[in-house]
Amino acid sequence: MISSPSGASQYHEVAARLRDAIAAGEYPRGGQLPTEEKLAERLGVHRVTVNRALSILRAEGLVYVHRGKGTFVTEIPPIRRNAVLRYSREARERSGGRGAFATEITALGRAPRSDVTVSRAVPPSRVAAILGVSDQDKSCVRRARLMYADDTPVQIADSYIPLEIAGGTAIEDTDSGPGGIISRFADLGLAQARITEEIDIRPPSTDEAEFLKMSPDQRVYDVTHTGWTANGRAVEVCLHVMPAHQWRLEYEWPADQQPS
Amino acid sequence: MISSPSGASQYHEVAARLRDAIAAGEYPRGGQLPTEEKLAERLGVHRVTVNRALSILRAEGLVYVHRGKGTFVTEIPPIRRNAVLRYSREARERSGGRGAFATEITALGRAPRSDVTVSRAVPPSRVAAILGVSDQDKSCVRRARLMYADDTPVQIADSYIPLEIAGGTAIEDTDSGPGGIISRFADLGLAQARITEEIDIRPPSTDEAEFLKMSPDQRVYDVTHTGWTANGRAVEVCLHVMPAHQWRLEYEWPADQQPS
DNA sequence: GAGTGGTCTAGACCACAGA
DNA sequence: CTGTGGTCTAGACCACTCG
Repeated sequence: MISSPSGASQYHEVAARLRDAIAAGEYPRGGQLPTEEKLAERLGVHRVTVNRALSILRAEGLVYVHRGKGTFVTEIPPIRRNAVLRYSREARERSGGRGAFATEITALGRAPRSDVTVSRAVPPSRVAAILGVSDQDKSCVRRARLMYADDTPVQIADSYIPLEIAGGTAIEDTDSGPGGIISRFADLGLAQARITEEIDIRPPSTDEAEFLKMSPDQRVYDVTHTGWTANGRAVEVCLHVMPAHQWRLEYEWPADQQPS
Repeated sequence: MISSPSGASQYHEVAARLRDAIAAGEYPRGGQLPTEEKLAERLGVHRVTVNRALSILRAEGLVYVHRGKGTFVTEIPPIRRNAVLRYSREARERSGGRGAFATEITALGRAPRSDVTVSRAVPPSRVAAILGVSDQDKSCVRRARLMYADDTPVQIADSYIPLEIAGGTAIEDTDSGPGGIISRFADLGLAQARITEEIDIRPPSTDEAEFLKMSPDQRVYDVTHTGWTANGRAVEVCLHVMPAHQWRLEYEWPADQQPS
């Protein structure tokens, strides 16, 4: 590592080199990288420098480490989440009630799985504010979903619905029935007419990192999804948390849509 | 730093502590943190460990460093980009032709500025594929914008329009005229009927990092925006690059929109 | 036990800011 | 010139995997 052409630090240089080598196919997808010791020797730097470079590529989701075994190139292409199709009636019918998530995962040739836990819960204050309910009491039905692709955890999705709406209805059943809970809102005369989503990027919380098997240096998409009735009442807030390197988000809409 | 309750490494522990202290207002927005030496002494760790912890908070955009001066808490709230409103006719009229970006920045009490460079250029191959043009020739008009809020660089936006459409039209003028270039497409009988956006997260390229004043450990939103006519022709692709910690993305759409 | 990666301390040197 | 943060090397120790 004699030259440092771009002026960047050595560990960024090493990271860039390895990134390029992976992109060039020099280390195949799923394949193992040389040990840090070997890389250090080959590049003429200390092992700690290589380790720091690899920690960058790890944070980008380009490689992962099996501790005690070695460092490997990530092989999985990103999951595409089309937010609009997810919630369209046509897609619900086309998918035969399997749900948007199952469609997304199946599209990649992987097997979807999803665990649902329904409870009555205290909503996060941000959610309570949107729904106009108390954030002190168990004022919501919470549908907590943990989602997998081929047994790899890929998403956490927590839906909150005011107890006043969902209490005692089919929304409290684990199996949300044909067409998903969207259809249950329609059954209750509270059809969702408009959807909003807010997207943030942040590091995972400790719990999230554990479930999603992420390092604290990686990032998650934090999507706040809200369903509104035609007269502007928020009836459902869903918080989606997804590893940023695992997903690609897609949106589409008519160009001259009027804000409502 | 005797206790390591969560099992995480010391530098992650230190990062978490400082993150909490900042959230608690112990270090006010815009204020300076103690020196690394002081923090190291106070926490009973080596300065290098504190430095590594701070590099995490830097990557998150929570603090920034003036080299030689010290480390400071970031004071700026995220810029909200509502993708749908941006391109609605109503918003164009309401903003009096100032454009969506100016509206977003003004909403935060900051002063927008934008430099436009128009040229004929070779599009990136991904863009060429969407537009159905050659990626060998200068087959596109490129409108490259560099955008600032109070002289802070906040976005790079490169629009590509097939030369066949834009060549010799008002789209090649630096001043895109009333209603922006969206209105120029309508003038040409190629009104955009549908918009799609794809969102990715990645580290900045060297050039992007330099212009946006980012560290290589930070992340950008990479938004591929495409405008389609009613009969499904892609007439414009715009690549937006924004520091992820500086922006929040918002979308909204009617719940039962038919995919087109 | 040998091999892997993850981390910490220690000491050093550098670049930059400001008096 | 001093004080700030950024990085590198060096050596050490730990946790985990696998034979």
